[in-house]
Amino acid sequence: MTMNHLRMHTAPPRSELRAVLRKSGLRPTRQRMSLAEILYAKGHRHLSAESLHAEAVARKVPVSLATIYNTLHQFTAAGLLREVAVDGSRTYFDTNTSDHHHFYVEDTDEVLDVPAGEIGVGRVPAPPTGYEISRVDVVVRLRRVKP
Amino acid sequence: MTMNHLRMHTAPPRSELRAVLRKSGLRPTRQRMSLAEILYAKGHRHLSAESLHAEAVARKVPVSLATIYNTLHQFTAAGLLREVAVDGSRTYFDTNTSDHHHFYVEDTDEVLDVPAGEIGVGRVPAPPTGYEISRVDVVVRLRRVKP
DNA sequence: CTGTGTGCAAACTCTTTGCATAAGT
DNA sequence: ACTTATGCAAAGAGTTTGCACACAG
Repeated sequence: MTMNHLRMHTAPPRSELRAVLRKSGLRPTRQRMSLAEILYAKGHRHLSAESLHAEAVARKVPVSLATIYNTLHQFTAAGLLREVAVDGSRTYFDTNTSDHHHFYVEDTDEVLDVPAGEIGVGRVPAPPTGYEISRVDVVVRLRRVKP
Repeated sequence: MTMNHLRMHTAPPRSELRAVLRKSGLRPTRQRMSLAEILYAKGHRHLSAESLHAEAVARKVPVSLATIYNTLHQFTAAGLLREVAVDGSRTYFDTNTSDHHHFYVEDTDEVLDVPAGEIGVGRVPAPPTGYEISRVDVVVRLRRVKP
């Protein structure tokens, strides 16, 4: 089970966050609890380490960037987050771990979910011998329309 | 026109490379000629700045990494190469500029073309208002099968 | 000649790591 | 207490930049 049932527009209670962390073998430390709260308080989000750090600092949660990276990777390993590779340099994390695809706004580096059902990969190619498909990622790159 | 007609298994003559560079507004310098020769000598290729540099050095073409990056970006702007964003950190360039998708081998960071026609994006979602679709990238991530 | 291209080294960004200190159970 | 997390600062990887010298037209 993932944190799917927490994806709503009300902040999940701390007790529930605590239980989820425990189940994942992660000790519910101050930082992890605070970060989980930020992550799951407002539905689906796409964020970078940098932006999560900024948000934590803004909420007066004292946490270092190193811990942000640790936490994001631990949450990803635990299946609470999904890593999204939309474009070079920056790594994005998505609180929506279900199977879905993304829009990527080239001008602003924003990542958006493609609404479910609005896209479909026709036929998936047979992988070369010796390999199996791990995942199919579709990124619809957007450009701002010039008026 | 791109360098499409050069994509064969025989190295294109230098005169032709020279003409293509000229047409793109790029002066056919030693380094650019040598790099173009390496890029287009053996059909389609996917390479990183690092790997092109290594190959150039191996062929005793004296070129700095900075020039490799400059050249790759200039070639991309000229439409001779396409930038492929398969996964974080590394940037890949593809000598195949036509519309196609990629396999990405997670274990080895290799990039392969998905044979044309073997994949199709069913329906493309409508972009949010104010945006237009610049490109749809599909990356089929592969994992080596454990024996 | 005149302007563009190149090499070098340093700067930069994002991410990871090592180790002493702090916090959880 | 005993173990795991955290913070800090430093190291890494990949990429970009600034400027003097070299080369193409």
